[in-house]
Amino acid sequence: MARPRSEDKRNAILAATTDLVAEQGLGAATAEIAKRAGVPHGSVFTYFGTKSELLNAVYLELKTELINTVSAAMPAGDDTRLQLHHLWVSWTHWGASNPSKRRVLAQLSVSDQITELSRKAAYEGAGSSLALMRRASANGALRDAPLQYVGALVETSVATTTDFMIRDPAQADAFCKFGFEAVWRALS
Amino acid sequence: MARPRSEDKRNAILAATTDLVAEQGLGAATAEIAKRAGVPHGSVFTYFGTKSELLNAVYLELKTELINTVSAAMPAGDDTRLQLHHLWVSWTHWGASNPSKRRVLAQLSVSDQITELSRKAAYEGAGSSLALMRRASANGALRDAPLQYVGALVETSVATTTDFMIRDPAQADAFCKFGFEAVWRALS
Amino acid sequence: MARPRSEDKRNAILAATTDLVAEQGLGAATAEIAKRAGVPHGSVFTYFGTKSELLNAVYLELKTELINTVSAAMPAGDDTRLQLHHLWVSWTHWGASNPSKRRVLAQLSVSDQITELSRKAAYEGAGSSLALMRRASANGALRDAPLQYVGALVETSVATTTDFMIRDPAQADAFCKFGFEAVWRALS
Amino acid sequence: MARPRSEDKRNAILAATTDLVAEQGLGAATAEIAKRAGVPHGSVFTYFGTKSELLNAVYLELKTELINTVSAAMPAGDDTRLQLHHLWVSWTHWGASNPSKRRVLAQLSVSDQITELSRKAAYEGAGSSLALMRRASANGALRDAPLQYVGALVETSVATTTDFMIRDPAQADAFCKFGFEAVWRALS
DNA sequence: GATGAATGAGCTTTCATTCAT
DNA sequence: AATGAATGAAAGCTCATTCAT
Repeated sequence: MARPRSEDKRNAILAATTDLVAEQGLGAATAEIAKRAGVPHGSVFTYFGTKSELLNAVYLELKTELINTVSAAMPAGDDTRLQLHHLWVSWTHWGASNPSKRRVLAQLSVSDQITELSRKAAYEGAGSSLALMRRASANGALRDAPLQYVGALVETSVATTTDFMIRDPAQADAFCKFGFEAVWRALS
Repeated sequence: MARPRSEDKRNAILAATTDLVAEQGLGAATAEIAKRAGVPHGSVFTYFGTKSELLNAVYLELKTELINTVSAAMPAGDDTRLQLHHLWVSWTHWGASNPSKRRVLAQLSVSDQITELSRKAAYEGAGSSLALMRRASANGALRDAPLQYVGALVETSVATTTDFMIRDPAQADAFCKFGFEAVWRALS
Repeated sequence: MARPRSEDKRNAILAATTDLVAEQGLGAATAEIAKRAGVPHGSVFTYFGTKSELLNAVYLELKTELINTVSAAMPAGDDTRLQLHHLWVSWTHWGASNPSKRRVLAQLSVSDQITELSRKAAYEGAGSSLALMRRASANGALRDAPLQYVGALVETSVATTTDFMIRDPAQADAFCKFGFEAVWRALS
Repeated sequence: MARPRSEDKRNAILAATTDLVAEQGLGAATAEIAKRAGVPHGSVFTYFGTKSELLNAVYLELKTELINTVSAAMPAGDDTRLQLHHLWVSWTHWGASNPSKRRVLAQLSVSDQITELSRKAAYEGAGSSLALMRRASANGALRDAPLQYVGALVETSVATTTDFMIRDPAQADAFCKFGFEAVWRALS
């Protein structure tokens, strides 16, 4: 019967956190986040309990958004190279067009704030992408390597490529192409 | 400012910083670092001026140590694959046997504490390694990609591989081998 | 304000408060109390208005329970020593078997949360016990001392004795006996 | 060689803490304490580490002052009653003339902030007073009771008596006399 | 140069109470 | 009446840097 929690407020806090962490790093103050989100400081803790939980929520949200983007418009059929190309292009372009989000995800990934639970949830969400990587690498040098390792290699390659795309937008497409060819050869 | 008195103190501070940053992240307090190094708190600032300069010094020291390790015992001659293999193995093994240093380097690399100057100095120190990568990729998919991009791709592949080697030491050699084959194919 | 609906809820809140204050002191959060009582946070204020009123209610409830316990089975007749002994034994044993309640009462008694009104009400409820103490001290060193002072001396002696009984249960009966003899001599 | 810690500052913080805790209870804010002491907030933690350590230091200081007061001018010889009387009078008068300190000591004693270590140190400092109580009770009802229990009974009797002396200063001497007679009878 | 006390802005989190639903 | 989200003023404590000794 009481006032329900506001999805808008929750989203405003998540967005403000992404913004501020991109600008100031993980040390961004919760008070500042609240101000940016237009909510009272206390509300951050009503919605997320601790700063750490807030950061985990941001991590999962960004991962989910990324996964959805990459999955969208995935070509059907069995052309593995085409599909991996789609994954590569959509992934790198998501990062290049969302540099804040990309930066925050990078910071969170190496931080010790993200719990094993969050990492596992993110990993599981990426199931279909991983299955694609497995198909792509089924006959290559990594055919016997753990899928998680293959996924990690592709992910860091995406990250590196995205960085260069952001840094030198005029060559963004070239980097994207170089990266895909390199990764395709590494896997196939 | 006159030349600091004791090289020992300087090194003790650098080592303590590496230790503590590995344990607690970049937020490690300078007072704590001083205590771990067995020097007075004030000396940290006598020797390094600011915490930021201290972190840059750690970054350069670790990069230098890594470069020296990788350069040592490099096979002479013109067998590029053999040389790249040497680079790969010594690099990943350095990380796997120095997890603290590897962890600190990873944290510093993504942080905004490291100045462009430090990054450039590290890049230049890696000249011969980069030359080797250029040779290895001279006829492959990345032949027209900027050398810096090639280097970054190899570096993140090393980092990822090292993480898996540390996490699952029983399979360390397998990961090292998988990684090398993948990178070799990506380049050549 | 209309009469609150549920006596059960009221009692649940009082019991939860006793529990939590025993565990965490007077700083126990009302939200925590509500959770422990299994009622919504708001109900605490519906039933008690403020935290301070809640604490006063707990104080009075415990005092009342204590007085009832001590009065129960009081030997009739005019054997003052026997009656004081009954008071002493039932009082100390109530404390020893209800350490949480005893602890909370002690904390509330020295706090500045309890109003003069509550203290007065408690004092008046203890009328028959005080009358007994007056009889016991009618011919002793405290014959001319204010009854309230005599009561306070006995009360703190009970508290001290109870503490020792709780701390060393194997000697509980011995402490109870020592204390009674000492108090009897002080009064008579 | 660095600046030595200032005994004055330390004492100012202790005194300010006593003042404020007497006024506001143990919840007195460290920032407020610092302001009252005329030192920056941070200095409270330079000198005492945590609020809890500060409170323990206050406890020990007050206990020590009390013990010194009670020991001073203690009549020599073997007149136990005279000596106990001296103890009683100086103890109650210290409390009556230092109501703030007495109040703080009472609050600290029942709080859970005081460590076992502090309690033990205070207990040991009271050795000669306890020896006197043992002598006074050597042939009485408490002859076989643990000395610690006897001491606790006397202490709470002092506290109670002091309270009445403070509340009704015109009768202070009367309360002091009543209390002594009662305690003497309880022990002897 | 060496030392560690001094500093105060800034941090995350808690909380009693109110009030929209 | 019932509910729990909303609120913002504290709270204790940390910290890089300075500077008296």
